[in-house]
Amino acid sequence: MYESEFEQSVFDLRREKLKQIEALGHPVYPNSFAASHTLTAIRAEYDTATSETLEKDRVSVAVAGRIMAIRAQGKAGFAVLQQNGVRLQIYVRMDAVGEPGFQLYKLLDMGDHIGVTGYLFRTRTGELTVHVDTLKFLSKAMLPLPEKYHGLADVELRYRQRYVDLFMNADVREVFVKRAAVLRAMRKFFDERGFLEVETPMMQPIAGGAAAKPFTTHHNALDIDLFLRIAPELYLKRLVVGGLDRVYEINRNFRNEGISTQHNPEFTMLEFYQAYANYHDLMDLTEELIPTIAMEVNGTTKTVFNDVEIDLSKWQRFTMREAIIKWWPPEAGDTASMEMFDSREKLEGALNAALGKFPPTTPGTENEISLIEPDDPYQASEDEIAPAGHSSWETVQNQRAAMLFNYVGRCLVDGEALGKVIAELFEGLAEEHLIQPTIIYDFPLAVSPLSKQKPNEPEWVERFEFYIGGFELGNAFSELNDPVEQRNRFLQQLGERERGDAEAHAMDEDYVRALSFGLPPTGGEGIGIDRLTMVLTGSRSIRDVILFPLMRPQVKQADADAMSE
RNA sequence: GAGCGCGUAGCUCAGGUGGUAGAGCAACGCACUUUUAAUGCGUGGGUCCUGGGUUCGAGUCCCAGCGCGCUCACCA
Repeated sequence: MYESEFEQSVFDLRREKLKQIEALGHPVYPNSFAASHTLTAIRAEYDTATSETLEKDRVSVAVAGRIMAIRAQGKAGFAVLQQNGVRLQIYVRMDAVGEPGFQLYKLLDMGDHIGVTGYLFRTRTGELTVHVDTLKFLSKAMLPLPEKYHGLADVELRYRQRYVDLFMNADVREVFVKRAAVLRAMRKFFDERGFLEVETPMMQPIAGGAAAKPFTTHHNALDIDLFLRIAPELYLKRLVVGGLDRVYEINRNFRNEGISTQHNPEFTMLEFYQAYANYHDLMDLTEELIPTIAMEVNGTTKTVFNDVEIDLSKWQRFTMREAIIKWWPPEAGDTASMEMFDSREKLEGALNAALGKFPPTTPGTENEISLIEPDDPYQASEDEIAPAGHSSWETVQNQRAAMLFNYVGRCLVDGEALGKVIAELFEGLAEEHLIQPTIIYDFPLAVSPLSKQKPNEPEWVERFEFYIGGFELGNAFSELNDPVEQRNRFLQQLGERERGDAEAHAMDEDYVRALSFGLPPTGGEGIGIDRLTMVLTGSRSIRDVILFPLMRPQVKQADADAMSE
């Protein structure tokens, strides 16, 4: 538990102080304090009270809090109490609290919890302060607090010891207060519209509803492997079959994948389903939901993320195909067209034409697909792609676009489904530009095994995602409710799985059976709560909006040595 | 999983080209009855992330490992 001999000695010293406090007649771990006010209430009521009014109508208070600053001055002294993130100064003088009371004050440390009674006044410098009559000891901080001015700054320590982070850093506390406000606003929004909040299994025999690798666990009594859910989707739609026409669930999903500033292995998602609605209805609903939450949480629809002001009440919509053409690199000229999405041959032609517009990587040759190994379009360093002094490529953007074209082109040539390649192209070209709220709709069938096809374009589905701040926050579609088609989609996914796609969807016979009893036309949507909270609080990392983000456990040196032997 | 960066006292941080490890806060002692990053005087506190190597000598240079951050990949 101790980080050092220093901490051990502080701990021992404070045990000694506890004995002295006990000797003064104070229980060292009492179980209550009868407060008259919270610090929040005092701030709200008396922040504007003048010195004169406080003197004329003396306000008696009993308040408690953690000592965040303490300044002794001979036979008097100050301390600052903090409670629920709110601070209030107290003033303790020997002639007011008596000698035993002052002895207790002198045994107090930063971080201790105390309760005091007294009356409010303003100091010479105008600070609202409790003039203390009596002190009650409540609990001791046995370990030293971080530096009082800079707080706890080390990111790793902040995540690992969030309990310290929270009482030291007011802005951290604020983020989690807002996160709670997001959840409250969400529930209010859906409750008001007749949605029923439900809870579906987090331990599932088949991990479905999304493309992701699950965590595996085991139930001993049943002797079966189970998966932590990657999405609640298939269970929620079973509920709509069951006649719960409007349902939503807010809870954790678990995906056994990489960790980044936008990904935590467990994350919170809202999913909701509305019978008799389609994806157009959900677009409208989304454009209402997000600004409503912003207003409830921040009192404004504007937020600043990555130094950019975002207005959550102003939305734009593009089809995926429009977005690809809109953000087609200018250097590639007019090589893109709506027709290129119609067939593999046309897309390959467009990619080759676009690559031809870029200066060649090797002098004297024409650019074409597969100049670069397709394993990973972004792995190659800038130097490898454009050696210094050996390239006329103007920007990194051009290089990246060329790499992307090479990569997706190669995928196409290697037989990857056209729809998958188009989705890849979209992510590579457009996603980073989607800073202001944007709905991207009409997705390829190949990447959407649970969505309903567009009536006139069977290769495209009624699906949209919405983006804010350059990343995806939500995903929605008109739900596929034809059991025969759903079964075929699952079979196709099984084929993908056999070809090595570990994230392809598994067959879920019971879900198909549920659809066979009749799912009404239904729209469903999932929204990442963590990411929405990031946008609303201006947090750049998802770990700043998760109280206890997953960290690799620290191994003590002795244990590490023992393990390596 | 890859690249880059960081790791020095409980905390926040200094430590050009290798030469006995520093400050502020916190801690301990003393003084101080309206301070607020209180102040003044004094004291203690370090496996410089770990393990190797180079060197007469390593916090500093080299190699390997661990942890964290950022970017990218996977993905939401």
